Amino acid sequence: MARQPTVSDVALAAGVSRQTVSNVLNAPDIVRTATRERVERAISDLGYRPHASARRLRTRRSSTIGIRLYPFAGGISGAVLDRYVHALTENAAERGMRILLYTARTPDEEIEQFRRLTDGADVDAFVLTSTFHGDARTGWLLEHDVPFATFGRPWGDDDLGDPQHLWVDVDGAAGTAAATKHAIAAGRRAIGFLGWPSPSGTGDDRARGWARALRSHGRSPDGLRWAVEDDLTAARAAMAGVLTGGGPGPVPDAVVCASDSLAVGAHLAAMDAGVHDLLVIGFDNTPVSEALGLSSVEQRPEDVAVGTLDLLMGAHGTAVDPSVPRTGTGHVLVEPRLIVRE
Amino acid sequence: MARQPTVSDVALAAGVSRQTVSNVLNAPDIVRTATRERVERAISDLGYRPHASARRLRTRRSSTIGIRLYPFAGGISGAVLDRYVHALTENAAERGMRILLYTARTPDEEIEQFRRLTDGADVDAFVLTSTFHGDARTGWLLEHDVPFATFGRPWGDDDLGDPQHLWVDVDGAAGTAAATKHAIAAGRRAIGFLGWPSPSGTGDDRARGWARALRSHGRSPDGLRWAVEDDLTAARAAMAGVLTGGGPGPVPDAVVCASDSLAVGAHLAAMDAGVHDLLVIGFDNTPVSEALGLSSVEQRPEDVAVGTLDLLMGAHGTAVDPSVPRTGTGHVLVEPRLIVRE
DNA sequence: GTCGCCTATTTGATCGATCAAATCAAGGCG
DNA sequence: CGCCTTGATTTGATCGATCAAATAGGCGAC
Repeated sequence: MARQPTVSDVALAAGVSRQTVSNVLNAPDIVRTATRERVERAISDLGYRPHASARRLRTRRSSTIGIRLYPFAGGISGAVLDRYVHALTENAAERGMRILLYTARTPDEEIEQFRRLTDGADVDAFVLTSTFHGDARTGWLLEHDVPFATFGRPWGDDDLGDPQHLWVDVDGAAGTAAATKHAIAAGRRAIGFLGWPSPSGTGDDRARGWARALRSHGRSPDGLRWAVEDDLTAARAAMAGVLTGGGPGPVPDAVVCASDSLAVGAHLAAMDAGVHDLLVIGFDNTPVSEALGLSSVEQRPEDVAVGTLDLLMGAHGTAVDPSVPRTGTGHVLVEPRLIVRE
Repeated sequence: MARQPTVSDVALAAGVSRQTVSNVLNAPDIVRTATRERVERAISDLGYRPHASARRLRTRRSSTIGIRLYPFAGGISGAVLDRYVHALTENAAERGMRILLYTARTPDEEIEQFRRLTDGADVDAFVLTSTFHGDARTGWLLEHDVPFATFGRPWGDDDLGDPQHLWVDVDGAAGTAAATKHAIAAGRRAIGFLGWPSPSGTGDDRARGWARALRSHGRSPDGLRWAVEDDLTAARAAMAGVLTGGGPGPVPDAVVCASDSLAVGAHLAAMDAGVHDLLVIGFDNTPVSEALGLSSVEQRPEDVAVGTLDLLMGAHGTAVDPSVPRTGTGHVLVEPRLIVRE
């Protein structure tokens, strides 16, 4: 038989109707055991596999999640997203879902992609990975009843509690707090924080964790916080000044950083200055920090991926069904983990 | 109207039949201009978009290409593949194709995925990214008439000329030759090569480029070639011995490497040994070499992606159609580019 | 005038599955 | 015995598009 077998072929072989075959696949519990076993044998004998497009046409569901692939930034931090996408693909497959990629250069272009993919019933839901304040994309998706979840909190506080907006995020403050405590335990006396300029939702959160950890040990964070754009060279230059005592504040013997880019910059600045015992802790645990033997806070992209799917499909769901009322808080906060090196 | 408009709605609005609407979309040249314009107006008035699954069911084509996402290796070299996947997604979108991800832990698991995705008419073709000698996957795909292309030459020579097997690859020898010539031009006298143990298709190819460049300048490669597994620590250890003069050969003042992992290892070994003028050139131009300011051979993943689609769909094709006879040689060899830093 | 030919358009069938409603069989109970 | 309920299975319609074949209309040739 050249043609792939269909439900009808299976039905014929098993001596039942099409619908019963369909039931064996989609609602096995309503089929009598004897019948079900007969159908299952026919399925495996014929090597039958459901035709995904036909099913999608009828059910108006695609079992597919769309995710945007960002242009290669040329930098370091893409690695977290790549791990996330991989974990998402793997876990989605276990639940019978697939991941479809798309690209866009601007938010408007992305909304245009939303249109294309939802109108064609190509995807059931979207995962957004970099949301920002006043993001038009989440508005569009809510308005058109398209399920979605974001990796990253909606930092506009109005949306934070909105149970309609599902989000997963990493508890950045907990991560930097753990890093800071590690530095304290290692006997460091002046523990600084190298972060990004305020306001930055993620960046300020990470700074808070560091400050809180210091205070809870009776220390003051004053004068030990520096901010530069997320760029290796900028970080290197800024830390060069700090380490040679050129700045107003004290000279640190440890630096907790908001990203691995900054950490590598700090590390190189220390090398430049001949300082060999500066404890540098990065964030994201990218290959670069691994290569240089720097400790780093690991975001656990795998756990974030599982959390994302739990939100979209329910903890044990196997489909994205917007009509099922949501249970739980509508968000997941993943505890990061400090990877200690050297 | 809550429901998305269909061809029938458009047909009604434009006063034509369903099929004419379909023709406007798929074969505009056979529709009279006046009619076409009327239909096009109705399409945009109603905001009609074709239902992808319905079309796929009927045409038995999905306009989708499957690509495997590899488990996060924890290393450095994943970056090239990530850039490649991104470029593939972007270029595929321009041709009306989509990229679907899947994962697998073993070749057998991957073949199982081939089955699932082709039987369900989920994908039209596959792109394989890491082929090896005697790969069962290509055999399965050929046997089942599933179109595919590989990023990477089939190193088993029997397949190299087989026009059935489409492949794109980067001319690694040209890349290492360019790196070697750069070192010669920079006045280096003892230019070594740090690569992987033989036999390795890709690795031996890269070594050849280095040796050839040296010989064409009247120099001998003897005693300047070292081989370790693709691992930073192993490279660092190996080069430590070489740089301190502990080895049998001469001490190099430049090292061309088969990968950025090796290059970073060599660079760190030089730092350890207090050697500050060792010229290290990597391969893959990953964020790590960028961060450390090392020169590196860039694989041009974007060009590789374009080449892949050209092979699968024809230079200007917009669909994967196995019935169209193949033109050209069936493979593309991309010339890499040396990125010079510092 | 009408026959054939070409082009533009329409009609009916079909792709492979699921939905909704109908049918059938087996008990339970007054 | 007859009626109702429950559970298992079947039947006919449908999702939205394209394919293949049929039809209508215009034009030139005989």
